[in-house]
Amino acid sequence: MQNDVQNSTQPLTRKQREIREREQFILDIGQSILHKHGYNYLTMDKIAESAEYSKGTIYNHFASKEDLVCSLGCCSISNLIDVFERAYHYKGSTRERYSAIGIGYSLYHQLHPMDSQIIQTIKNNAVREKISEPKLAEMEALEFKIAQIAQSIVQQGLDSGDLDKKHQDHVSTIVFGCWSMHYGALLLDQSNIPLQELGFSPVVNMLWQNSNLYLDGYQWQPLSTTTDSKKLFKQISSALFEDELKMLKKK
Amino acid sequence: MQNDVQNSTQPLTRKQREIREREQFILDIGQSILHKHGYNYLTMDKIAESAEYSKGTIYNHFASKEDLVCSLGCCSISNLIDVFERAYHYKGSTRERYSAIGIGYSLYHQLHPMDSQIIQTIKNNAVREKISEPKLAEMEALEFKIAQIAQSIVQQGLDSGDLDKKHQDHVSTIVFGCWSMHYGALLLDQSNIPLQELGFSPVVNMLWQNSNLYLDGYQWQPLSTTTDSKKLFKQISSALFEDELKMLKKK
DNA sequence: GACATTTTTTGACGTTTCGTCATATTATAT
DNA sequence: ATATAATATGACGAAACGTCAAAAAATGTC
Repeated sequence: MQNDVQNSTQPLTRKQREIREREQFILDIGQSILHKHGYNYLTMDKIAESAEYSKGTIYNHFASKEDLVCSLGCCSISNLIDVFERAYHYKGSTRERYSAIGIGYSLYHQLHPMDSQIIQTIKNNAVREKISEPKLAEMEALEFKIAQIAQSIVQQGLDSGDLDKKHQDHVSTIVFGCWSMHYGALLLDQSNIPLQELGFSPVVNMLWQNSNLYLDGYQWQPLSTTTDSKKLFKQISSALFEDELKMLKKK
Repeated sequence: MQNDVQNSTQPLTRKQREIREREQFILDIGQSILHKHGYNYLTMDKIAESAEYSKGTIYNHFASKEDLVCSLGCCSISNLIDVFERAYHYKGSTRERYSAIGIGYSLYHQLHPMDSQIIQTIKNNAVREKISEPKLAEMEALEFKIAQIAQSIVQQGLDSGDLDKKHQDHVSTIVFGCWSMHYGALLLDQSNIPLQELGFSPVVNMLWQNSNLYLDGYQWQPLSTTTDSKKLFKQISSALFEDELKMLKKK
């Protein structure tokens, strides 16, 4: 696996920088094939051809096709961490900041549906089995980090009194609730199930309403029933995710 | 595709019955391979060998490997419909009956994790693309049916006054909320993510608590805060899913 | 700068699996 | 008993993965 430098803190040699750059280059090509032609068209041969390297070289960077796709998934999670961190630093109540995470997640999903598909793919056990141990560890580290951000906002909700102390043992349950709700909703959205025909209205709206009522269930102040939640959605998204909104409108 | 009889209402000829039986036989073999050796080991050749038919014959029944797996998914959804119908007929408040659906879903997932993986797999776009039109339609019909059961309980909640009339336009949103929360939670559970290490406690408990608080958010009476919800969980699951519980304990 | 050694790249090759189709076999109709 | 239609078969071609011996490039030594 070429030269593994992930955990070293020494400065990178020229060689190592080159390897990293090429790795990114290959990943970019993978992503571009994915965007242009979809997952089924992505093969190691096509990547090699498009990158103008031999297949063996690609395999020097990624132990398997699944590892490569997992690396793409890691990029997506890193992007999401960026989104979460923006939400974390939003100037507002703890509940608003927590909601901001959800909004960011929804927007990211709408903007990069292929990323969601990648994440869905690597979460599938049959695929996961083929991912190498270190690559999985890399992804888990990122997932840990992203979960931490959410948990710390909940904790601050408790500390500030916005969220009643009786829920102090439920921090991870609250995070898990929102995570699973969002994850499930966006997967359902993404999977071409004709939700409209089943009688469902647009997904992001439903998700926003549902997650609000869910947090109301925990009595996290201020309740959505005492706020103009439509206005809040617009406020948060334009304050934090202006670029993303612009790009969405372009579509 | 052999003789397609799905929609005809005429009685089946002997021939057609034989074909149906063999189709089920093949599916059983597929399922058994899946259980014994996992998804990656499942190939059309293995199925053919194990069923003692030639590959061509298997392909006379299923247009592709994905179609076969989708058929297995349809079986799972049918089983779930059975579970949902039991919940529907539970003697209890509308809210309890709706909760019973969630409990049944959780139990089914714990009892048949491979089924959940199948469903996850066929929801993945890359796989879905390869499923034939009629097979997809078959699955969508089942999904419609299962969504109907949930929606009708919510509707009855509205009619009975357990659920406030102000939510009468949100029937599908409520169903979608629970669906996505459960779907997401169980996928996360199933996908080997080390949730414990991330700081999460066992999934089904969290899910039960979260879905209760979510429905509390909608003020669906009686609220979980006014009930012993732990007791209710036991009550419902032993009343409706005794067999399943027994099998779970055996594991 | 010439030569030796190590590292990296290459692409032909083996393997697996999917899905097809001409041929063989079986069932049905006359 | 024979002709015709339906079905089953498995050898085959194609696509993709991943490997590895040999070639090429980079690095080190004198």
